[in-house]
Amino acid sequence: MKDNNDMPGHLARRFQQISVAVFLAEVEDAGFDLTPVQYAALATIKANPGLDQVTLAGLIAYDRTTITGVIDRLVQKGLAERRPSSRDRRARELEITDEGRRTLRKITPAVESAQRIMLRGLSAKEGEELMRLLRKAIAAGNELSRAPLRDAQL
Amino acid sequence: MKDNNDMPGHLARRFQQISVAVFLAEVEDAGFDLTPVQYAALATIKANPGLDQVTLAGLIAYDRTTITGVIDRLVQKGLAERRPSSRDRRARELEITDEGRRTLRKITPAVESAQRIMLRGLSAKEGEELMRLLRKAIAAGNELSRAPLRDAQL
DNA sequence: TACTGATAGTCAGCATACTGATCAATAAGA
DNA sequence: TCTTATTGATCAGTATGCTGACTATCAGTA
Repeated sequence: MKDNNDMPGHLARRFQQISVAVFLAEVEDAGFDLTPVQYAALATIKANPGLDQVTLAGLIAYDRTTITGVIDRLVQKGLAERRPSSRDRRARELEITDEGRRTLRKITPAVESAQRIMLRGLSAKEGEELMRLLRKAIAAGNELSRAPLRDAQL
Repeated sequence: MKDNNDMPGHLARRFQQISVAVFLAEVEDAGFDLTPVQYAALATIKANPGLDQVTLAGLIAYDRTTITGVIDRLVQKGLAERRPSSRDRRARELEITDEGRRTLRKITPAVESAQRIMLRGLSAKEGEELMRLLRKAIAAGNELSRAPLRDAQL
């Protein structure tokens, strides 16, 4: 009988479960209310001002139908803006607000602390190796999910 | 600027995303309709007949509020049964049905195939190392999520 | 230019996950 | 034994994620 602990899928789920819990706890301790998904979206909007939702989805490997709700909540919190694109009337251009910029800046230490805590059982070398192996497995499986990672077309 | 690819949390999410997609695709190809979560729950019920929902949750590290819905769906599909415990009138005892047993048996090749596909970018040695590091990181962070892994109290 | 196919965004519906609350029942203590 | 704390299960509410469908728009082509 194969144990759960021999199933990469089970280990993936568990590691992700812990990493989300750690992220939320650190961010809340810092006095903010932002999910990992919202953080990644906001940071990516800041790094790519004016990008549309499909491009954003590709850059962080979210499904496009998930993005809609995430942006809704960022807009509702006053951290991002969504406005119609002038070049393509189907598309919406995304911008970070000053409030969003402030939040990102203040929240960064908590986010970095969370990344350390997730790996606290591993040595520095092991942590690097884990990330390398995850990147490699992810690269090989990129096209297998509905929401693969995509470079921006600029 | 720290890249997403340097964030273990982001890599965890992405690996989990791919592993769920692979699992569902393999299982559907085999002609079944069972999620990773439902599979883990069903296999654990089979291995521990008559266990209650809290024990099940602990064995696979699910939140107890999530288990309710998962069992609902297993029962609705005729794969498991939920009946009041004779020893503790608060608790429900879980049993796998014959249909559930049959499903588990027939679905196993697809599940194992899925585990291989998730790691297809890695050598056998790298796959082992990835699982070892995940297990180690998970063990250190076990208590950090609301749904830690727990041994059965038997 | 009219048609066809592809694309951006949204929506309904379903399945995890979590927070925090509630209810019933049990266990532990004074 | 009476009281109190704890526990098993569920529920309401919220946030990912996905499938599949739909509208509006755009792009390529006959």
